[in-house]
Amino acid sequence: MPIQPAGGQPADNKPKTLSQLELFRGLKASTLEGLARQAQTRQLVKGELLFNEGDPSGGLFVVAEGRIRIWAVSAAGIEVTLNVLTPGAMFGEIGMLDGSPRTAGASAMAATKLHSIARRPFFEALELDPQLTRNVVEQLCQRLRWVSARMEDASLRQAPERLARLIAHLTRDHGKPTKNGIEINIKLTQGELAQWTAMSRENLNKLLVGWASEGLLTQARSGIVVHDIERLEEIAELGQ
Amino acid sequence: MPIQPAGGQPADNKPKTLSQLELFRGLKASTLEGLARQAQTRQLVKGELLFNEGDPSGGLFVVAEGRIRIWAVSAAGIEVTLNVLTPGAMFGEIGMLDGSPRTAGASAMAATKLHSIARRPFFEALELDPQLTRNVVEQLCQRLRWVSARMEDASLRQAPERLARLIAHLTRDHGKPTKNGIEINIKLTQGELAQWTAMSRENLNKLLVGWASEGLLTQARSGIVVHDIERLEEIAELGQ
DNA sequence: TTTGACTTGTGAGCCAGCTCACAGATCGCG
DNA sequence: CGCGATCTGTGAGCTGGCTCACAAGTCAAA
Repeated sequence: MPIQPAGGQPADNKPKTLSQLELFRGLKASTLEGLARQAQTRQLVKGELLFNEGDPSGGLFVVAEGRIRIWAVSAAGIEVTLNVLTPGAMFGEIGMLDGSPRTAGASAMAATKLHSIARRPFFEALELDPQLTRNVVEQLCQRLRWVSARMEDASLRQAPERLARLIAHLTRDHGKPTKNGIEINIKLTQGELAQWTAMSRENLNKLLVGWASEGLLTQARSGIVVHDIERLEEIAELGQ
Repeated sequence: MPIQPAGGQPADNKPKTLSQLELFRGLKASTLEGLARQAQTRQLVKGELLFNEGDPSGGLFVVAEGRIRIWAVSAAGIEVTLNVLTPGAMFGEIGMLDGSPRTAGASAMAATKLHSIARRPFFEALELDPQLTRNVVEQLCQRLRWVSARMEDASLRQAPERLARLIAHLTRDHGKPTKNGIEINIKLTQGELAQWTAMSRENLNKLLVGWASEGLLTQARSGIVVHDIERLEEIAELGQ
Protein backbone atom coordinates (compact mmCIF):
# COMPACT_ATOMS: atom_id res chain seq x y z
CA MET A 1 0.00 0.00 0.00
CA PRO A 2 1.79 3.10 -1.15
CA ILE A 3 1.03 5.80 1.33
CA GLN A 4 2.22 9.23 0.53
CA PRO A 5 2.94 11.95 3.05
CA ALA A 6 -0.33 13.64 3.82
CA GLY A 7 -1.21 17.10 2.77
CA GLY A 8 1.73 17.82 0.56
CA GLN A 9 3.42 20.20 2.95
CA PRO A 10 6.65 21.71 1.70
CA ALA A 11 9.68 19.71 2.66
CA ASP A 12 11.97 22.17 4.31
CA ASN A 13 13.19 21.03 7.66
CA LYS A 14 12.50 24.09 9.76
CA PRO A 15 10.42 23.57 12.88
CA LYS A 16 6.74 23.99 12.17
CA THR A 17 4.18 25.79 14.23
CA LEU A 18 0.45 25.51 14.68
CA SER A 19 -0.31 28.66 12.76
CA GLN A 20 1.15 27.15 9.61
CA LEU A 21 -1.42 24.37 9.54
CA GLU A 22 -4.15 24.29 6.93
CA LEU A 23 -6.53 23.41 9.73
CA PHE A 24 -5.95 26.75 11.39
CA ARG A 25 -5.88 28.92 8.31
CA GLY A 26 -8.01 32.02 8.38
CA LEU A 27 -8.86 31.86 12.07
CA LYS A 28 -9.33 34.93 14.20
CA ALA A 29 -6.07 35.93 15.82
CA SER A 30 -7.64 35.50 19.23
CA THR A 31 -8.69 31.92 18.54
CA LEU A 32 -5.27 31.05 17.28
CA GLU A 33 -3.60 32.62 20.28
CA GLY A 34 -5.87 30.75 22.63
CA LEU A 35 -5.02 27.46 20.99
CA ALA A 36 -1.32 28.20 20.93
CA ARG A 37 -1.36 29.09 24.60
CA GLN A 38 -2.94 25.76 25.51
CA ALA A 39 -0.77 23.68 23.21
CA GLN A 40 1.80 21.38 24.74
CA THR A 41 5.16 20.52 23.29
CA ARG A 42 6.60 17.08 23.50
CA GLN A 43 9.92 15.58 22.55
CA LEU A 44 10.25 11.95 21.44
CA VAL A 45 13.43 9.96 21.00
CA LYS A 46 14.00 7.69 18.02
CA GLY A 47 11.73 4.67 18.20
CA GLU A 48 9.60 6.01 21.02
CA LEU A 49 5.97 4.96 21.05
CA LEU A 50 3.49 7.82 21.15
CA PHE A 51 0.34 5.76 21.25
CA ASN A 52 -0.82 2.28 20.45
CA GLU A 53 -3.84 0.96 18.59
CA GLY A 54 -6.73 0.84 21.04
CA ASP A 55 -5.44 3.53 23.38
CA PRO A 56 -8.01 6.11 24.42
CA SER A 57 -7.77 9.17 22.21
CA GLY A 58 -6.64 12.49 23.57
CA GLY A 59 -5.83 15.48 21.48
CA LEU A 60 -4.39 16.04 18.08
CA PHE A 61 -0.70 16.27 17.28
CA VAL A 62 1.34 18.33 14.89
CA VAL A 63 4.82 17.31 13.83
CA ALA A 64 7.24 20.16 14.43
CA GLU A 65 10.49 18.33 13.73
CA GLY A 66 11.42 14.75 12.93
CA ARG A 67 9.29 11.96 11.55
CA ILE A 68 6.28 10.05 12.88
CA ARG A 69 5.21 6.68 11.58
CA ILE A 70 1.58 5.56 11.75
CA TRP A 71 1.15 1.80 11.55
CA ALA A 72 -1.22 -1.08 11.93
CA VAL A 73 -0.58 -4.69 12.88
CA SER A 74 -2.26 -7.76 11.40
CA ALA A 75 -3.48 -10.70 13.44
CA ALA A 76 -0.38 -12.53 12.25
CA GLY A 77 1.76 -9.75 13.68
CA ILE A 78 2.82 -8.18 10.40
CA GLU A 79 3.25 -4.45 10.73
CA VAL A 80 2.33 -2.14 7.89
CA THR A 81 3.14 1.53 7.74
CA LEU A 82 0.05 3.53 6.96
CA ASN A 83 1.75 6.86 6.79
CA VAL A 84 4.96 8.68 7.55
CA LEU A 85 4.45 12.23 8.72
CA THR A 86 6.96 15.01 8.29
CA PRO A 87 7.04 18.48 9.85
CA GLY A 88 3.82 20.39 9.32
CA ALA A 89 1.62 17.31 9.22
CA MET A 90 -1.20 16.79 11.66
CA PHE A 91 -2.52 13.53 13.02
CA GLY A 92 -4.79 12.11 15.70
CA GLU A 93 -7.55 14.53 14.83
CA ILE A 94 -10.18 11.85 14.28
CA GLY A 95 -9.83 10.44 17.76
CA MET A 96 -9.94 13.94 19.14
CA LEU A 97 -13.07 14.82 17.23
CA ASP A 98 -15.15 11.75 17.87
CA GLY A 99 -13.60 10.45 21.06
CA SER A 100 -13.17 6.86 19.88
CA PRO A 101 -9.95 4.99 20.66
CA ARG A 102 -6.93 5.18 18.38
CA THR A 103 -7.19 2.88 15.40
CA ALA A 104 -3.49 2.73 14.66
CA GLY A 105 -0.22 3.14 16.49
CA ALA A 106 2.14 6.10 16.23
CA SER A 107 5.83 6.19 16.96
CA ALA A 108 8.84 8.33 16.21
CA MET A 109 11.23 7.25 13.45
CA ALA A 110 13.77 9.78 14.59
CA ALA A 111 14.12 12.37 17.33
CA THR A 112 10.85 14.23 16.96
CA LYS A 113 9.23 17.30 18.38
CA LEU A 114 5.44 17.48 18.53
CA HIS A 115 2.84 20.05 19.42
CA SER A 116 -0.34 18.72 20.90
CA ILE A 117 -3.73 20.26 21.47
CA ALA A 118 -6.14 18.67 23.88
CA ARG A 119 -9.78 18.05 23.09
CA ARG A 120 -11.14 20.65 25.52
CA PRO A 121 -9.46 23.77 24.15
CA PHE A 122 -10.13 22.63 20.62
CA PHE A 123 -13.83 22.33 21.20
CA GLU A 124 -13.85 25.70 22.90
CA ALA A 125 -12.22 27.18 19.82
CA LEU A 126 -14.83 25.46 17.65
CA GLU A 127 -17.55 27.36 19.53
CA LEU A 128 -15.76 30.65 19.14
CA ASP A 129 -14.76 30.55 15.52
CA PRO A 130 -17.01 29.21 12.76
CA GLN A 131 -14.11 29.23 10.33
CA LEU A 132 -12.51 26.46 12.33
CA THR A 133 -15.53 24.22 11.76
CA ARG A 134 -15.34 24.82 8.03
CA ASN A 135 -11.66 23.99 8.10
CA VAL A 136 -12.33 20.81 10.03
CA VAL A 137 -14.86 19.62 7.47
CA GLU A 138 -12.52 20.48 4.64
CA GLN A 139 -9.61 18.66 6.25
CA LEU A 140 -11.71 15.60 6.97
CA CYS A 141 -12.88 15.46 3.36
CA GLN A 142 -9.33 15.75 2.15
CA ARG A 143 -8.16 13.01 4.50
CA LEU A 144 -11.01 10.81 3.39
CA ARG A 145 -10.17 11.19 -0.26
CA TRP A 146 -6.59 10.48 0.48
CA VAL A 147 -7.31 7.32 2.43
CA SER A 148 -9.73 6.14 -0.24
CA ALA A 149 -7.12 6.62 -2.92
CA ARG A 150 -4.65 4.62 -0.81
CA MET A 151 -7.21 1.88 -0.49
CA GLU A 152 -7.64 1.67 -4.23
CA ASP A 153 -3.88 1.48 -4.57
CA ALA A 154 -3.72 -1.31 -2.06
CA SER A 155 -6.20 -3.50 -3.83
CA LEU A 156 -5.65 -2.60 -7.46
CA ARG A 157 -1.94 -2.19 -7.84
CA GLN A 158 1.00 -4.55 -8.14
CA ALA A 159 4.17 -4.13 -6.14
CA PRO A 160 6.24 -2.26 -8.78
CA GLU A 161 3.37 0.12 -9.41
CA ARG A 162 2.98 0.82 -5.70
CA LEU A 163 6.67 1.46 -5.21
CA ALA A 164 6.94 3.70 -8.25
CA ARG A 165 3.95 5.69 -7.02
CA LEU A 166 5.50 6.13 -3.62
CA ILE A 167 8.85 7.27 -5.00
CA ALA A 168 7.17 9.60 -7.49
CA HIS A 169 5.20 11.21 -4.68
CA LEU A 170 8.20 11.51 -2.42
CA THR A 171 10.07 13.12 -5.29
CA ARG A 172 7.32 15.62 -5.83
CA ASP A 173 6.88 16.46 -2.14
CA HIS A 174 10.41 16.14 -0.80
CA GLY A 175 12.70 16.22 -3.80
CA LYS A 176 15.62 18.65 -4.09
CA PRO A 177 17.06 19.11 -7.58
CA THR A 178 20.80 18.37 -7.85
CA LYS A 179 23.22 18.30 -10.78
CA ASN A 180 22.15 14.91 -12.11
CA GLY A 181 18.66 14.33 -10.77
CA ILE A 182 16.23 14.96 -7.98
CA GLU A 183 17.34 13.86 -4.56
CA ILE A 184 14.94 12.63 -1.91
CA ASN A 185 16.67 13.44 1.32
CA ILE A 186 14.32 11.67 3.63
CA LYS A 187 16.55 8.85 4.74
CA LEU A 188 14.52 5.67 4.77
CA THR A 189 15.97 2.19 4.94
CA GLN A 190 14.79 -0.37 2.42
CA GLY A 191 13.05 -2.11 5.29
CA GLU A 192 11.06 1.00 6.08
CA LEU A 193 10.19 1.55 2.43
CA ALA A 194 9.08 -2.07 2.20
CA GLN A 195 6.70 -1.71 5.13
CA TRP A 196 5.39 1.43 3.56
CA THR A 197 4.61 -0.24 0.27
CA ALA A 198 3.45 -3.47 1.88
CA MET A 199 5.96 -5.75 0.23
CA SER A 200 8.95 -7.75 1.37
CA ARG A 201 12.29 -6.07 1.83
CA GLU A 202 13.88 -8.46 -0.65
CA ASN A 203 11.32 -7.78 -3.32
CA LEU A 204 11.72 -4.05 -2.88
CA ASN A 205 15.47 -4.35 -3.11
CA LYS A 206 15.24 -6.25 -6.39
CA LEU A 207 12.95 -3.61 -7.88
CA LEU A 208 15.24 -0.81 -6.79
CA VAL A 209 18.36 -2.51 -8.11
CA GLY A 210 16.58 -3.20 -11.36
CA TRP A 211 15.57 0.41 -11.81
CA ALA A 212 19.04 1.57 -10.85
CA SER A 213 20.53 -0.63 -13.58
CA GLU A 214 18.16 0.98 -16.08
CA GLY A 215 19.45 4.37 -15.01
CA LEU A 216 16.11 5.40 -13.62
CA LEU A 217 17.49 6.24 -10.22
CA THR A 218 20.51 5.78 -7.97
CA GLN A 219 20.66 4.91 -4.34
CA ALA A 220 22.98 7.32 -2.57
CA ARG A 221 23.89 7.39 1.11
CA SER A 222 21.75 10.46 1.57
CA GLY A 223 18.70 8.95 -0.09
CA ILE A 224 17.43 8.06 -3.53
CA VAL A 225 18.31 10.25 -6.51
CA VAL A 226 15.72 10.08 -9.26
CA HIS A 227 17.04 10.61 -12.78
CA ASP A 228 14.02 9.83 -14.88
CA ILE A 229 10.86 10.95 -13.16
CA GLU A 230 8.78 10.58 -16.35
CA ARG A 231 9.59 6.93 -16.74
CA LEU A 232 8.95 6.40 -13.04
CA GLU A 233 5.51 7.95 -13.31
CA GLU A 234 4.87 5.79 -16.33
CA ILE A 235 5.53 2.70 -14.24
CA ALA A 236 3.44 4.17 -11.45
CA GLU A 237 0.53 4.52 -13.82
CA LEU A 238 0.70 1.43 -15.94
CA GLY A 239 2.90 -1.03 -14.11
CA GLN A 240 6.25 -2.29 -15.54
CA MET B 1 -10.67 -5.93 0.43
CA PRO B 2 -13.68 -6.86 2.47
CA ILE B 3 -15.94 -3.88 2.46
CA GLN B 4 -18.93 -4.02 4.69
CA PRO B 5 -22.12 -2.08 4.23
CA ALA B 6 -21.56 1.32 5.79
CA GLY B 7 -23.21 2.52 8.90
CA GLY B 8 -24.80 -0.71 10.01
CA GLN B 9 -28.31 0.34 9.17
CA PRO B 10 -30.95 -2.27 9.93
CA ALA B 11 -31.61 -4.56 7.03
CA ASP B 12 -35.33 -4.43 6.56
CA ASN B 13 -36.38 -3.67 3.03
CA LYS B 14 -38.86 -0.87 3.61
CA PRO B 15 -38.23 2.33 1.70
CA LYS B 16 -36.07 4.71 3.68
CA THR B 17 -36.48 8.42 4.07
CA LEU B 18 -34.16 11.27 4.76
CA SER B 19 -35.34 11.74 8.30
CA GLN B 20 -34.11 8.27 9.22
CA LEU B 21 -30.50 9.17 8.41
CA GLU B 22 -27.93 9.56 11.16
CA LEU B 23 -26.75 12.65 9.35
CA PHE B 24 -30.07 14.36 9.96
CA ARG B 25 -30.66 13.19 13.51
CA GLY B 26 -31.61 15.84 16.02
CA LEU B 27 -32.17 18.60 13.49
CA LYS B 28 -34.77 21.29 13.93
CA ALA B 29 -38.04 20.24 12.32
CA SER B 30 -37.89 23.28 10.08
CA THR B 31 -34.43 22.40 8.75
CA LEU B 32 -35.48 18.87 8.04
CA GLU B 33 -38.62 20.01 6.25
CA GLY B 34 -36.63 22.44 4.16
CA LEU B 35 -34.23 19.72 3.09
CA ALA B 36 -37.02 17.25 2.39
CA ARG B 37 -38.83 19.79 0.27
CA GLN B 38 -35.78 20.33 -1.90
CA ALA B 39 -34.83 16.68 -2.18
CA GLN B 40 -35.26 14.96 -5.52
CA THR B 41 -36.23 11.36 -6.04
CA ARG B 42 -34.69 9.28 -8.73
CA GLN B 43 -35.33 5.78 -10.02
CA LEU B 44 -32.55 3.65 -11.51
CA VAL B 45 -32.92 0.40 -13.42
CA LYS B 46 -30.66 -2.56 -12.79
CA GLY B 47 -27.14 -1.85 -14.00
CA GLU B 48 -27.75 1.85 -14.57
CA LEU B 49 -24.77 4.14 -14.05
CA LEU B 50 -25.35 6.96 -11.59
CA PHE B 51 -21.96 8.59 -11.91
CA ASN B 52 -18.48 7.78 -13.04
CA GLU B 53 -15.10 8.40 -11.52
CA GLY B 54 -14.03 11.93 -12.43
CA ASP B 55 -17.53 13.30 -12.93
CA PRO B 56 -18.18 16.67 -11.31
CA SER B 57 -19.81 16.21 -7.93
CA GLY B 58 -23.32 17.32 -7.30
CA GLY B 59 -25.31 16.52 -4.22
CA LEU B 60 -25.46 13.60 -1.87
CA PHE B 61 -27.62 10.53 -2.34
CA VAL B 62 -29.58 8.32 0.00
CA VAL B 63 -30.62 4.82 -0.96
CA ALA B 64 -34.37 4.41 -0.46
CA GLU B 65 -34.79 1.00 -2.10
CA GLY B 66 -32.51 -1.36 -3.97
CA ARG B 67 -28.74 -1.60 -3.98
CA ILE B 68 -25.96 0.72 -5.13
CA ARG B 69 -22.45 -0.42 -5.87
CA ILE B 70 -19.47 1.91 -5.49
CA TRP B 71 -16.44 0.85 -7.47
CA ALA B 72 -13.03 1.82 -8.73
CA VAL B 73 -11.11 0.72 -11.81
CA SER B 74 -7.39 0.02 -12.05
CA ALA B 75 -5.18 1.12 -14.90
CA ALA B 76 -5.37 -2.48 -16.14
CA GLY B 77 -9.15 -2.22 -16.19
CA ILE B 78 -9.87 -4.41 -13.20
CA GLU B 79 -12.94 -3.26 -11.33
CA VAL B 80 -13.09 -3.54 -7.57
CA THR B 81 -16.19 -2.99 -5.51
CA LEU B 82 -15.50 -0.54 -2.73
CA ASN B 83 -18.90 -0.74 -1.14
CA VAL B 84 -22.42 -2.00 -1.65
CA LEU B 85 -25.05 0.29 -0.19
CA THR B 86 -28.45 -0.84 1.01
CA PRO B 87 -31.51 1.24 1.93
CA GLY B 88 -30.75 3.88 4.52
CA ALA B 89 -27.15 4.37 3.43
CA MET B 90 -25.86 7.71 2.24
CA PHE B 91 -23.14 8.38 -0.30
CA GLY B 92 -21.59 11.14 -2.36
CA GLU B 93 -21.38 13.45 0.62
CA ILE B 94 -17.68 14.11 0.25
CA GLY B 95 -18.01 15.45 -3.25
CA MET B 96 -20.92 17.55 -2.12
CA LEU B 97 -19.02 18.99 0.82
CA ASP B 98 -15.74 19.83 -0.84
CA GLY B 99 -16.81 20.15 -4.44
CA SER B 100 -14.10 17.92 -5.87
CA PRO B 101 -14.96 15.42 -8.60
CA ARG B 102 -16.19 11.93 -7.81
CA THR B 103 -13.40 9.55 -6.94
CA ALA B 104 -15.30 6.37 -7.69
CA GLY B 105 -18.18 5.25 -9.83
CA ALA B 106 -21.67 4.39 -8.61
CA SER B 107 -24.24 2.18 -10.28
CA ALA B 108 -27.38 0.28 -9.41
CA MET B 109 -27.14 -3.47 -8.83
CA ALA B 110 -30.92 -3.76 -8.97
CA ALA B 111 -33.87 -1.49 -9.50
CA THR B 112 -33.10 1.30 -7.05
CA LYS B 113 -34.79 4.38 -5.71
CA LEU B 114 -32.65 7.26 -4.49
CA HIS B 115 -33.20 10.55 -2.77
CA SER B 116 -30.78 13.30 -3.62
CA ILE B 117 -30.02 16.62 -2.01
CA ALA B 118 -28.18 19.28 -3.95
CA ARG B 119 -25.27 21.23 -2.57
CA ARG B 120 -27.09 24.54 -2.34
CA PRO B 121 -29.93 23.56 0.00
CA PHE B 122 -27.54 21.53 2.10
CA PHE B 123 -25.24 24.46 2.69
CA GLU B 124 -28.21 26.65 3.49
CA ALA B 125 -29.26 24.12 6.10
CA LEU B 126 -25.72 24.12 7.49
CA GLU B 127 -26.05 27.85 8.15
CA LEU B 128 -29.40 27.45 9.84
CA ASP B 129 -28.76 24.51 12.12
CA PRO B 130 -25.50 24.01 14.03
CA GLN B 131 -26.51 20.46 14.88
CA LEU B 132 -26.13 19.58 11.23
CA THR B 133 -22.51 20.65 11.28
CA ARG B 134 -21.84 18.46 14.29
CA ASN B 135 -23.51 15.56 12.55
CA VAL B 136 -21.44 16.14 9.44
CA VAL B 137 -18.21 16.01 11.41
CA GLU B 138 -19.32 12.89 13.22
CA GLN B 139 -20.31 11.15 10.01
CA LEU B 140 -17.06 12.07 8.33
CA CYS B 141 -15.08 10.69 11.25
CA GLN B 142 -17.04 7.49 11.14
CA ARG B 143 -16.56 7.15 7.42
CA LEU B 144 -12.87 7.80 7.81
CA ARG B 145 -12.45 5.12 10.45
CA TRP B 146 -14.36 2.73 8.32
CA VAL B 147 -12.28 3.35 5.21
CA SER B 148 -9.08 3.11 7.22
CA ALA B 149 -10.14 -0.23 8.61
CA ARG B 150 -10.86 -1.43 5.06
CA MET B 151 -7.44 -0.30 4.02
CA GLU B 152 -5.81 -2.30 6.74
CA ASP B 153 -7.82 -5.31 5.65
CA ALA B 154 -6.73 -4.85 2.08
CA SER B 155 -3.05 -4.85 2.87
CA LEU B 156 -2.86 -7.12 5.87
CA ARG B 157 -5.29 -9.93 5.19
CA GLN B 158 -5.26 -13.00 3.02
CA ALA B 159 -8.18 -13.96 0.81
CA PRO B 160 -9.89 -16.42 3.23
CA GLU B 161 -9.66 -13.89 6.04
CA ARG B 162 -11.16 -11.18 3.87
CA LEU B 163 -14.02 -13.34 2.74
CA ALA B 164 -14.79 -14.59 6.24
CA ARG B 165 -14.81 -11.02 7.49
CA LEU B 166 -17.21 -9.95 4.79
CA ILE B 167 -19.60 -12.82 5.43
CA ALA B 168 -19.43 -12.31 9.18
CA HIS B 169 -20.31 -8.65 8.74
CA LEU B 170 -23.12 -9.36 6.32
CA THR B 171 -24.45 -11.88 8.79
CA ARG B 172 -24.38 -9.35 11.58
CA ASP B 173 -25.95 -6.55 9.54
CA HIS B 174 -28.31 -8.42 7.25
CA GLY B 175 -28.79 -11.87 8.76
CA LYS B 176 -32.23 -13.31 9.52
CA PRO B 177 -32.27 -16.29 11.92
CA THR B 178 -33.92 -19.41 10.46
CA LYS B 179 -34.36 -22.95 11.79
CA ASN B 180 -30.83 -24.11 11.07
CA GLY B 181 -28.74 -20.99 10.82
CA ILE B 182 -28.63 -17.32 9.94
CA GLU B 183 -29.65 -16.47 6.42
CA ILE B 184 -28.20 -13.56 4.49
CA ASN B 185 -30.92 -12.60 2.07
CA ILE B 186 -28.97 -10.11 0.05
CA LYS B 187 -28.68 -12.02 -3.18
CA LEU B 188 -25.18 -11.65 -4.49
CA THR B 189 -23.61 -13.79 -7.18
CA GLN B 190 -20.23 -15.29 -6.51
CA GLY B 191 -18.87 -12.94 -9.10
CA GLU B 192 -20.15 -9.94 -7.16
CA LEU B 193 -18.80 -11.30 -3.89
CA ALA B 194 -15.46 -11.86 -5.58
CA GLN B 195 -15.23 -8.25 -6.73
CA TRP B 196 -16.16 -7.17 -3.26
CA THR B 197 -13.39 -9.16 -1.62
CA ALA B 198 -10.90 -8.42 -4.40
CA MET B 199 -10.25 -12.02 -5.40
CA SER B 200 -11.02 -14.20 -8.39
CA ARG B 201 -14.44 -15.79 -8.73
CA GLU B 202 -12.83 -19.22 -8.88
CA ASN B 203 -10.86 -18.73 -5.71
CA LEU B 204 -13.94 -17.50 -3.89
CA ASN B 205 -15.93 -20.47 -5.09
CA LYS B 206 -13.32 -22.87 -3.78
CA LEU B 207 -13.32 -21.22 -0.37
CA LEU B 208 -17.10 -21.28 -0.19
CA VAL B 209 -17.34 -24.90 -1.24
CA GLY B 210 -14.67 -25.80 1.28
CA TRP B 211 -16.49 -24.09 4.11
CA ALA B 212 -19.77 -25.65 3.03
CA SER B 213 -18.20 -29.10 3.21
CA GLU B 214 -17.07 -28.33 6.76
CA GLY B 215 -20.66 -27.49 7.64
CA LEU B 216 -19.80 -23.87 8.29
CA LEU B 217 -22.39 -22.56 5.88
CA THR B 218 -24.65 -23.57 3.00
CA GLN B 219 -25.33 -21.81 -0.23
CA ALA B 220 -29.04 -21.63 -0.79
CA ARG B 221 -30.86 -20.07 -3.75
CA SER B 222 -31.95 -17.19 -1.53
CA GLY B 223 -28.46 -16.48 -0.25
CA ILE B 224 -25.90 -17.90 2.11
CA VAL B 225 -27.01 -19.58 5.35
CA VAL B 226 -24.40 -19.38 8.07
CA HIS B 227 -24.40 -22.26 10.55
CA ASP B 228 -21.28 -21.59 12.56
CA ILE B 229 -20.73 -17.89 12.98
CA GLU B 230 -18.16 -18.41 15.75
CA ARG B 231 -15.91 -20.47 13.56
CA LEU B 232 -16.36 -17.97 10.75
CA GLU B 233 -15.28 -15.12 12.96
CA GLU B 234 -12.32 -17.17 14.05
CA ILE B 235 -11.21 -17.47 10.44
CA ALA B 236 -11.92 -13.78 9.96
CA GLU B 237 -9.61 -12.96 12.83
CA LEU B 238 -6.77 -15.39 12.42
CA GLY B 239 -6.99 -16.76 8.91
CA GLN B 240 -7.63 -20.45 8.19
C1' DT C 1 -40.52 -26.94 -22.17
C1' DT C 2 -37.08 -25.44 -24.86
C1' DT C 3 -33.31 -22.52 -25.50
C1' DG C 4 -29.84 -19.22 -24.59
C1' DA C 5 -27.58 -16.69 -21.03
C1' DC C 6 -25.83 -16.61 -16.64
C1' DT C 7 -24.24 -18.73 -12.96
C1' DT C 8 -21.59 -22.44 -10.14
C1' DG C 9 -18.08 -26.07 -9.59
C1' DT C 10 -13.38 -27.89 -10.58
C1' DG C 11 -8.91 -29.16 -12.48
C1' DA C 12 -4.33 -27.70 -14.55
C1' DG C 13 -0.70 -24.76 -14.87
C1' DC C 14 1.61 -20.44 -14.04
C1' DC C 15 3.73 -16.60 -11.75
C1' DA C 16 4.41 -12.62 -8.52
C1' DG C 17 5.98 -12.13 -4.47
C1' DC C 18 7.13 -14.42 -0.09
C1' DT C 19 10.33 -16.86 3.01
C1' DC C 20 14.82 -18.62 4.01
C1' DA C 21 19.59 -18.31 3.93
C1' DC C 22 23.58 -16.06 3.44
C1' DA C 23 27.61 -12.59 1.96
C1' DG C 24 29.26 -8.23 1.69
C1' DA C 25 28.88 -3.22 2.85
C1' DT C 26 28.20 0.49 6.21
C1' DC C 27 27.56 2.65 10.25
C1' DG C 28 27.86 4.11 14.95
C1' DC C 29 30.05 3.74 19.20
C1' DG C 30 33.48 2.59 22.77
C1' DC D 1 40.47 2.13 15.06
C1' DG D 2 37.98 -1.87 15.53
C1' DC D 3 33.82 -4.56 16.14
C1' DG D 4 29.00 -5.58 16.74
C1' DA D 5 24.79 -4.26 14.67
C1' DT D 6 22.27 -2.96 11.05
C1' DC D 7 21.62 -2.47 6.13
C1' DT D 8 21.93 -4.00 1.30
C1' DG D 9 22.24 -7.40 -2.37
C1' DT D 10 21.06 -12.00 -4.27
C1' DG D 11 19.92 -16.82 -5.13
C1' DA D 12 16.76 -20.86 -4.30
C1' DG D 13 12.66 -22.63 -3.40
C1' DC D 14 7.47 -22.43 -2.21
C1' DT D 15 2.84 -21.16 -2.58
C1' DG D 16 -1.47 -18.38 -2.68
C1' DG D 17 -4.12 -16.92 -5.81
C1' DC D 18 -4.63 -15.98 -10.75
C1' DT D 19 -5.86 -17.36 -15.51
C1' DC D 20 -7.64 -20.63 -18.69
C1' DA D 21 -10.68 -24.07 -19.96
C1' DC D 22 -14.63 -26.61 -19.44
C1' DA D 23 -18.82 -29.22 -17.48
C1' DA D 24 -22.89 -28.98 -15.21
C1' DG D 25 -26.64 -26.40 -12.96
C1' DT D 26 -30.42 -22.56 -13.05
C1' DC D 27 -33.27 -19.31 -14.49
C1' DA D 28 -36.14 -16.40 -17.37
C1' DA D 29 -38.31 -15.42 -21.47
C1' DA D 30 -40.50 -17.07 -25.56
